[in-house]
Amino acid sequence: MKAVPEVDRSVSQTVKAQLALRDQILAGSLRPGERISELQAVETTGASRTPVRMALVRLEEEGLLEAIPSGGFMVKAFSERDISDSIELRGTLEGLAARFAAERGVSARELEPLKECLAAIDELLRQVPISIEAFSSYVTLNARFHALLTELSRSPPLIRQIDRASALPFASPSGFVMAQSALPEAQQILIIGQEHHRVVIDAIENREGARAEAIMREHARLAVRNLRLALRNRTHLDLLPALALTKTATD
Amino acid sequence: MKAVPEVDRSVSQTVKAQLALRDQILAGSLRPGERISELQAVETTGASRTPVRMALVRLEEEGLLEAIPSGGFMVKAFSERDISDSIELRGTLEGLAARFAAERGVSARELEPLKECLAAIDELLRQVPISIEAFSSYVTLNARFHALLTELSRSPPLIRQIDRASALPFASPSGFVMAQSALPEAQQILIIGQEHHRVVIDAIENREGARAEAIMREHARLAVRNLRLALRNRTHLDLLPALALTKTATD
DNA sequence: TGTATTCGTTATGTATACAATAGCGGGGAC
DNA sequence: GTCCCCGCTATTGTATACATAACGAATACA
Repeated sequence: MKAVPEVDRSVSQTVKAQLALRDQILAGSLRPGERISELQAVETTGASRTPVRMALVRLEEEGLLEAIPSGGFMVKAFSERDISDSIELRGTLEGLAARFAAERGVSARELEPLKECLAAIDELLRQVPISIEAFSSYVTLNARFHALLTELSRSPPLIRQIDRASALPFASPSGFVMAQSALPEAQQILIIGQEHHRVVIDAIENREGARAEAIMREHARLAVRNLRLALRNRTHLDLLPALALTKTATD
Repeated sequence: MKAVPEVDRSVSQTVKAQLALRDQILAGSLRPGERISELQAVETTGASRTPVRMALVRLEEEGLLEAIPSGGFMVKAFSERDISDSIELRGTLEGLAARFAAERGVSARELEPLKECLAAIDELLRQVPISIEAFSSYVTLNARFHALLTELSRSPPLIRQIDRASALPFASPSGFVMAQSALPEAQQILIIGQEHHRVVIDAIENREGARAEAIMREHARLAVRNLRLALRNRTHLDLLPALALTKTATD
């Protein structure tokens, strides 16, 4: 780094490169199927080749990249079924987390942040129709709710696995909720989702593991229906460029 | 590589280092909690520092290593609950795979290899009591059965996730079956396991998704009971050195 | 004109040199 | 005698140079 001496030393070059590349993929400036040039990545991230390569390996393990047999990496492409499977997969994992939380018991104090999330989302949903900005807040709050719920399982292996499953952006139900936010059905879907959130908290409080698990899986099925709906109405799908999906990805 | 000119060029140094390090961890020559010295890894693997570091990153993402905040990696340590959670987690994932297989339908031809596995295991179980060598074959066959079953889901994201969940050696039910192979209950457990295998094939054939899923989860719960049993009777636990677990790992 | 072979360029895989930081030990002072 | 500070050493993080393999283009031959 002689051309750009002012390097941010507070975060490692590897992490910096990883975040930068992930942003590029998620923002869509790197298209699915496209080969990633290390040299180009070096230029755009500002890190040197070694940390860039480390970041590429991490992103491959994360599932965003795919190794090319002859060498190098390409942005992974996903079929519609890959995405719906990922959503259902995540829901199944979250169902297990909810069951663990219910069976192992959580204190009222631990449920407090969940309920705050719930209330904040309720507040947002009072708007009719919901503005785009509110939808954006919803996505953040919803992600927070799911992360908190996952934590309640107190199971590091499970939390780890859910984190991995959530790395794929479309695995998150709210992603597609946002993608179709202008659809009239959207708000109704969000309200149903809130109902699910309420039920899962109640089930965990009452230590009903099976019910807690069932509702999270139902929640995921709602997200899958949501996805199908969004894909039928191609509108607003371009809000999430990374989701540009290929029909023939893995079939 | 001037000191050791005869390098095996058929496989990349990175992969070679990754396999070598994983073997060392699984064989127990690197103990849980122990810091991994890059320099030492360079000596034992024969690769240079760059591929070794790549391998370390991969193994961290795989879950066998843990990053140390101040730098470097250490072998991850697991608590008893971590292990039982991992088994249940894997069972849940395999349950989903079985359900997908049942719902999406598989041809009789695709079920053939599964049935062959089943028959081969039946053959082994006819021995009373089972020899250690037969147990070893059982572990291989059982792993094959589970891998084939996973494939039937035809869901790349799910298969990928199950592979990740299986990377931790103890997440595999058969690992602990073997660990306690000398226990009188062991053979009975294997026989029950076979019954599960039979039921899941039947459920998939008849396209009963819910039943297929339920039996795989039941199968995992059997493995958890199996684990508990093995841990009570500390005998033969040293057959799997990598399983040396720490009570305070993640609590 | 089409195909095959060869050469050149480019990009990846590997090795090593350099830099920076964290941990540890010794020495000094209170 | 104990505690703190300074310096050294060892190990990690980063950068770059080198080797090798793959892709493409151009030319020659059929």
